[in-house]
Amino acid sequence: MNATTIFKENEIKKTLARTTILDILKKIKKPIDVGEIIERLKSMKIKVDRVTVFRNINLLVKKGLINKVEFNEGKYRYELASLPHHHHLVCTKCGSINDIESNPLHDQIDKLSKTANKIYDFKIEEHKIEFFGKCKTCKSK
Amino acid sequence: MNATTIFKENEIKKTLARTTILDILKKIKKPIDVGEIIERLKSMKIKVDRVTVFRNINLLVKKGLINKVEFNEGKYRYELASLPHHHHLVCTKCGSINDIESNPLHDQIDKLSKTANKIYDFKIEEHKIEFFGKCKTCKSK
DNA sequence: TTATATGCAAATGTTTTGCAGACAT
DNA sequence: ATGTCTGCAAAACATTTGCATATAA
Repeated sequence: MNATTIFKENEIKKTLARTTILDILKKIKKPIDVGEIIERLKSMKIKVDRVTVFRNINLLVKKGLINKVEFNEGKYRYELASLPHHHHLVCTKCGSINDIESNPLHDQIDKLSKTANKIYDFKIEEHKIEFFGKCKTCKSK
Repeated sequence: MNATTIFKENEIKKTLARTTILDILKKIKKPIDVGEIIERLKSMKIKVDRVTVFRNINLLVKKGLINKVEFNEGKYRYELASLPHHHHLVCTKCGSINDIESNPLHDQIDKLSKTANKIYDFKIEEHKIEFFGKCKTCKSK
């Protein structure tokens, strides 16, 4: 789906900043922070204020187009919401992030959701699972 | 185990601030942020600077006595490390936090760790699992 | 006594807010 | 034309650092 349609459907105006930010997230396919979004805008020679980036990502999160994630860094990262459901392998040494599917895990999570509902009377709507450890490169050092 | 022994074993000095912060976390048994720690110190008429609280929690984290957790709030929360292994049910409406055990989940996580190791050559050392949804009270509103 | 802990002030990093002017529709 | 978007300046938070003084062992 192209940007024009996406923005029209979500009733937000199409602007260069907005389109480019979404494009960057579409290309990178990994959770990146605002600093990295700005760097990429810069290298594309597109001048956008830091505040505008924040306002746009917040809007995109609200519209459900992107997701906000945290990896114990004291800041947020953002990634496209339309990516297939997955979790992350975060290297605690070099900071590299890899995606991992985990369908078997989700069968258990479904069961757990039912348990939570029964025992705690809590309705699970979302879950966040991140793994931390050492990536291929850092493991062998 | 009492504070004196804990601090001695970890080779850190026993101070009022340190002892009280650990006591607060022992009592509350839920992840709380630095703001709440300070409020509790205040209501106990114990005057401790915000910076001292940060320095102490960082030390306690480093010593493995407490754990740092995140719930998409843009800040950290801390809880006693000696609590039995568990995950959290975070209400996205009122912010209440409940613990949930999940032993069946961990069997799957063990399997997943092996898979990650094999396929991605990634060594999982830690994992973070949080559930978000609506608690009993908020569900019915 | 001596290394460590604390308080205060100041700095850093991330994210938000207010407001006037610019732009998309 | 009008409501929305943007840039700039300034503020709000969470967290950290430097340094002189105070305190635990």
